[in-house]
Parts: sequence; C-alpha cells; structure tokens
Amino acid sequence: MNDLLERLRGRGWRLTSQRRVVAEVLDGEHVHLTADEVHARAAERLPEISRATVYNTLGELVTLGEVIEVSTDGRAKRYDPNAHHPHQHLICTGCGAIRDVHPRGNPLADLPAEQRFGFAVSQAEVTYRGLCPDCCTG
Amino acid sequence: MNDLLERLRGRGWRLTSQRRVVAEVLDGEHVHLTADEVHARAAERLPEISRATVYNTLGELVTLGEVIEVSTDGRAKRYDPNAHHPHQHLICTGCGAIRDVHPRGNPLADLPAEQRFGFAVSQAEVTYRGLCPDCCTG
DNA sequence: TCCTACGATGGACGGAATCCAAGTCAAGAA
DNA sequence: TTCTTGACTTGGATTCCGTCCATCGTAGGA
Repeated sequence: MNDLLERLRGRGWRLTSQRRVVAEVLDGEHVHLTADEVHARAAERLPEISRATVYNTLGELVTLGEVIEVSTDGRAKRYDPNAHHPHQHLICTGCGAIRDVHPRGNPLADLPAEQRFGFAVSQAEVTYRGLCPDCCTG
Repeated sequence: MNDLLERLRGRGWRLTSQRRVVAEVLDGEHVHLTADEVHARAAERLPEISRATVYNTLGELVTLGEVIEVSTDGRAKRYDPNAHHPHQHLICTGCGAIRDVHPRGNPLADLPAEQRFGFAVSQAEVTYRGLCPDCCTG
C-alpha cells in the first residue's frame, strides 16, 4: 500500500494528510470496512477529518481502481483495498463476516453468448453465503 | 403466483387485501421492482396502502423464500418474485436495467473445499455487469 | 515566499428503510 | 351470525447512509 500513495501522486493527486490517513487505514488483506469505520479509524490519527472527506477519498480510490466497493447487502457499502488481486467474497449469513475467496475457473466464461442479450458483459461478481464456523456451532 | 396466496395461507398467513395486492403486483417474469415501485403500483389498486405495509410484506415474502432481494448496488433494493427458478442477474452499468440469466454450471461447485474456511456455504449469487445494447450505441 | 486551484470542512439535505403507538380487521369460536 | 382477539395496518417520526454546498485551508508549483 506504500506504493499506492506514490502511484496516486503520479496521477496528479495532491497528497494531503487526510488522503494519506485514509489510504493507511485501508492497508492490508481481508479488509472490508464501511465508510463509517474508515472514518472512525482515520479520526484516531487525525481527529478533525470529516466524513465528507472520507467519502470523497473513497470515491476517488474506487474510480481510480485502487479500491473495490462491495455491497454485501442492504446496509452500508464496504471498501476492499485488495483491488489488484481478483477475488470473490464469502459472507457469513449469521454475523456478516467477510472473507476473500478464489473460486476455480472464470465466472465470466460461464455466461454463454445467447444469455448475454447483446450486453457487452465486462464483469462477474460472485457472492457466496453461508454460516461461518463460529455461527455454525454457536 | 396464484398458488402463492394459497401457499401463504397454508403457512398461517392472515390474508389481507394489502398482502394480496402486493403479491399480485409482484407477479410475472423479469420483474425487479423497488419497494417504492411496488408501493406505487399497489396504491393504484388500493390507494390507502402504506409504505410500511409494503416493506413488511416484502420482508415476509423474502423470509419465506418466495421473493429474492436484489441489491443491484448503491440504490434501493429490488424484489424478484422468480424465486423458485434459480437464476442470476445481468445488470447494465449504464442504465441499471436488469435481466435474469442462466449461466452454465453451478457456481457453488467452483468453490473448492480449501477455499471455504469452514463455512457451511449454501448459496452462490452471481452478478454480471456490462453495457446493454441501448447504452452501447447511445 | 507567495498564489491559487484543488481539497477539506461541517452542517444541511435527501432517499431508503425501520420503528412505534394507535387503530383496524381476518378468521376462528360460540 | 356475531363476538373476540391478536395479528395486521397506518402514517408520522426516526435512523441510517450518503451527497451537496458554501466557505475555508493548504499543497506544491512559480
């Protein structure tokens, strides 16, 4: 994620302390924070950071393809910094925990031409659901 | 969908005019209405029906497995009555149009055991995205 | 060091969904 | 048929997410 800031600067990003903190908070694997969680963690390091800035920065990171937006369901969107390693998500229907997973094959290839109805299909997103080990026994 | 009401009555549902109208509105193939759209169409037949009732009824239908909730993304959830015919969704990234599609194979089978992390995986939901014919040319 | 355009702020706003207390009514009992 | 009751409906308030906007601050080039 260190290179992220470099990459962004290369794209003409003005490097502010706020953006730096948001990028740092999103560092790591299996990170799936909501915008509010990102804001809370960012505020630990930079108390004055506003929610609008967090939303703006997250939106920009998504547009730049550095972060993926995950609508797990109804509630708030989650932000996944693991954008450069294609993967899918496995969600616990009990507690909402999220794991990155790597299914076999390419889901896009499983949609035959006659099922595309003239769409220029560019992306396939798979969400697996089930109970996690904790919720199974609990 | 006619049997739906029968099935629900069998499960102890009190059959009110509101529930009947909501179920009727959701009848058909390739129906993907938002709660507000359901409310609007229901209100044509039953002007006093309240939004809370529509939300309640939709929630119950989802719990009973008669209707599927589709979080296309950011915006309002959509409700898909085609719950007894397994299918996936193809969404236009331009205009948001939705189609039911049937990919080859079973996405659940593509998740190897070592990628399940002890989860009891029960469901795989695939969302294809791309531009529809109208949005491609336009 | 200065300038200025880009970014940050926070409070107002909007849409989607839920909550709640009060009123209504479907359907079983008598 | 009428009565009774608890499940259902209502609509307004409320919460939760997210966006907008006018104003202020500042990163980084000149």
